[in-house]
Amino acid sequence: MQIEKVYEPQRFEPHWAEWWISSGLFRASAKAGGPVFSLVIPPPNVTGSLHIGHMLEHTEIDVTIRWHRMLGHNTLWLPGTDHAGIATQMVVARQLAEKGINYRDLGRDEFEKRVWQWKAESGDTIKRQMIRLGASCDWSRERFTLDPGLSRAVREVFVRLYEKGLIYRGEYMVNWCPSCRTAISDLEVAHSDVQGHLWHIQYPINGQPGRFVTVATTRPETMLGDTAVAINAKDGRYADLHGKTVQLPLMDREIPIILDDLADPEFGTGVVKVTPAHDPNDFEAGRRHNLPKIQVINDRGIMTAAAGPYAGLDRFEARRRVLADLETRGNLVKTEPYQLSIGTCQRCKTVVEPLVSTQWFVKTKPLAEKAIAAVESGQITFVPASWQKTYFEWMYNIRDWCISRQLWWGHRIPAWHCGECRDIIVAREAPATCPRCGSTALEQDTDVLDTWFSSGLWPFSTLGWPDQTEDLATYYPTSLLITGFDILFFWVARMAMLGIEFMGDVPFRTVYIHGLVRDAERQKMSKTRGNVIDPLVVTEKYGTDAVRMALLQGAAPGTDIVLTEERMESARAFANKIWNASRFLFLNMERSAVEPSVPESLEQFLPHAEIDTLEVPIEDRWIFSRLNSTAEQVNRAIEQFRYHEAAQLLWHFFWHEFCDWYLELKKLKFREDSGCTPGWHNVLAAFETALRLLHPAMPFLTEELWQRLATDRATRPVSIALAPYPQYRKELTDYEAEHEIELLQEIVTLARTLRTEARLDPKQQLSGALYSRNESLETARRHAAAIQKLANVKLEFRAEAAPKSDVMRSTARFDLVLEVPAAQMDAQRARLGKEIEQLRKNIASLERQLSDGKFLAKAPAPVVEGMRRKLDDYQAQMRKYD
RNA sequence: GGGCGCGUAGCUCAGUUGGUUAGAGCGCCUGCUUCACACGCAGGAGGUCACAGGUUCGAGUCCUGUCGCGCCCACCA
Repeated sequence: MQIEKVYEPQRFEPHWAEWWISSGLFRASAKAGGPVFSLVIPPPNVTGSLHIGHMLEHTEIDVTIRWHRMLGHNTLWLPGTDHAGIATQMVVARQLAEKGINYRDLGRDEFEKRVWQWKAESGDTIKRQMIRLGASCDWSRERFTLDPGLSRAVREVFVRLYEKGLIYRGEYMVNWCPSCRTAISDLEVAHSDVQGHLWHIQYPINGQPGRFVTVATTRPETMLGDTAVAINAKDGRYADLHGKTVQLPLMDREIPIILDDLADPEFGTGVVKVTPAHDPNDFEAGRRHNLPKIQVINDRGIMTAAAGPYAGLDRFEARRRVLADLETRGNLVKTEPYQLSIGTCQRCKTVVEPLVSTQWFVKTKPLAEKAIAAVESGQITFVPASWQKTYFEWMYNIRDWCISRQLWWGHRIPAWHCGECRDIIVAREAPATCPRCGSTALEQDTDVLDTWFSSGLWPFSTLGWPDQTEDLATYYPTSLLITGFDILFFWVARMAMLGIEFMGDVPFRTVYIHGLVRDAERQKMSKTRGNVIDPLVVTEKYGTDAVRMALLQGAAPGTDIVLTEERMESARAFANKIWNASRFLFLNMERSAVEPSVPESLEQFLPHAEIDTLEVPIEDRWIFSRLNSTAEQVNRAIEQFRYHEAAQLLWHFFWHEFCDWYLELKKLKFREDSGCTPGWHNVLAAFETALRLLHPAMPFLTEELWQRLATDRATRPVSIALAPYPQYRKELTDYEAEHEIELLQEIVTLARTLRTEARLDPKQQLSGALYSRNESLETARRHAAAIQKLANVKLEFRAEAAPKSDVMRSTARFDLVLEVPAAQMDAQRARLGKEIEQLRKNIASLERQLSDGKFLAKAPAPVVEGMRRKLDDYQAQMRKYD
């Protein structure tokens, strides 16, 4: 069997587009703001989990459901067919935008044509992927190529919420993106602080020539739409102005002075301009006072005809002109620098314009109350628990959710407008006639739903709801949701609200929040920053397993994942280490004409006795005991979502126990001249078990090696993924063996240290003696050959006190003396001095504590006991050096 | 304006209920082309755990404050 010296992931690992699917354990997704990695590892013991990804270019596939069912995880991976369809159109729109074309300007037919064209030309990535993987997606259907099942669920939910009065439609102020030309929800507005100005403008008071009120504003262009000026009724300074009017500069319009709490006497001049059509606060004030709304900025951010001479100007250009004109007229009395927060569209970064328009809203309070209760009562728990607070904070302060979008993709709102009587019909299917006037002139609302509306239904809509399907009964509620905190509100909270509302039960029991992946500078990865680590590139370079391992190592709960190429490099080294360990085994098996094969039973084995000695070799007992302990700890770590700990444990076991010691010890027996039977059974059993333990962390490498081991496939699972995950077994714990090997390790390490310190040639064999007056002597004697090989030291074993010597090193159990040339003695002496110094410090510290009455009275017995033992050890060592 | 989190070795980070001498990877130093692996082996240096108080027999860990950094939420002109 030929195995290359260096592990080449490309040869064994499927391409990126598939590996997160086939492994089912990791995904890297491209999101609107730039690629964001998510780490997803369904623990082997999980009874069900839920994971959905929103992606533009790539989509989660329902074949993974099958895969996970096969694994027996009951893990549920939901298909993103809806979003695949939507994504296709978004991709095209984005490509158009890059060429400076707004998709709307093409007209609907032309846009649709382009979408189809792109699908054909681009090789139809999404569709191809989905078809290959057996996903169901009807591409000929509807304008938006949506999954029909999902659309049905969306309509059902919409209608039911509407009938309950939880969906309403009305004219309100919404966040409007002039570039996307749609309303967006509060959550989709990103706020950022910018350095702006506060402009003070004088409005002349009618009937009192020469008198003015001064208003302050950060957005002077909106003054063109002012329909009032507000003062606070309690503000004594302006008592004489009640009932008066002012003349709006530039527009020469008479507008009233109103009394409203909108004006804060403490702020600025205490007078505030009121623009009901362009500011949320002013909008409310306008309602209170029945003020007209004059829209001076349109849906594209261009000044309307109502803006008089400024009509047709871009809103920012209009601001400059307005200011210049005010300046000329002497109305601009003061300009001061001012820090303000502006809202931008999360998707396109355009400054959001508050506009009045008619939109659909979800009344969220009643839904949120139940979702809060579910977390308070512990039906849903967060890991780490601290996220609960963030969740509550948002839920308690939740505001109604604007769900309509004036986009061309998404689920269309199931509402029809009657052309005759203007009635609105909300229905599951398109009505033939208007129920009120009987007209057939019905037209469906052109708005589509916020994508998060349908996303919020996924835990049950993808399982066939509203039908009572078997899937629904089996998988709802799921046990675990794994996601990033960046979509806690967008998605997690909404799934909770809608799931409880429509299913009467929570959609998931546990929400595991992992960190976002950051680059070496702790920056969130984003395309604009240019710091994106492209999964395609790095998996090509280091291998999927290495990238995955690197992520695992950084996946401490509650912290972000810092992903660096250095870490991936070292993970690649680890993969190679395992590869080479197996290579070593295979080469030796070949030499001794052993067929590679895993032991007959994967779980019910114990280390076997060798035929010639009828004994189980001590190193076999030891490695099984260590493996067992590692399995126990890894299982516990995974259970508690402490993946970084699991990675650390696996790494240490494989590299520093299995390779550094176990294989080195076995090597002695593999040598042709050793005269030993290598005892392949135990070696292979240990290696095979260790591979299974490592499999969730490095699926491809372990699968590849496992397949090479499992030659008798008839009696094996077809994949290592289907083999049982190693569990703790009491009978494998062997303290005796662990103590014995520890002693061996201690002697070897000490001898190596002495050698290096004396600056001796590693190839030169040293001689020396081991002194001990306890059972360690016999134990060590049994390993004389191993010690000689591993430390290149030939020892004598003496049951007597060691002679005083500068080249002696002592432990509590034994003393080691090596024969060192006189020339190297100085280094040894200096070294010994340092060690004695450290020992003295430790003894002093322990003695101080152990003589402290308060400590002895209050500290728990095991702690005191441990310190006493340690002190005894130190003192015993010290006596030898004195 | 509210809320959350972080500051531990040169770098990136662990450190589960407070308990002996604070760990890992990378980097660094020394020596090794040892027949699985130089993506390797052996050994080593390096930390007053941001700062100041407090609680405690005992604090990286708990409390208070200060400084520095980050994130989320928020309709104040």
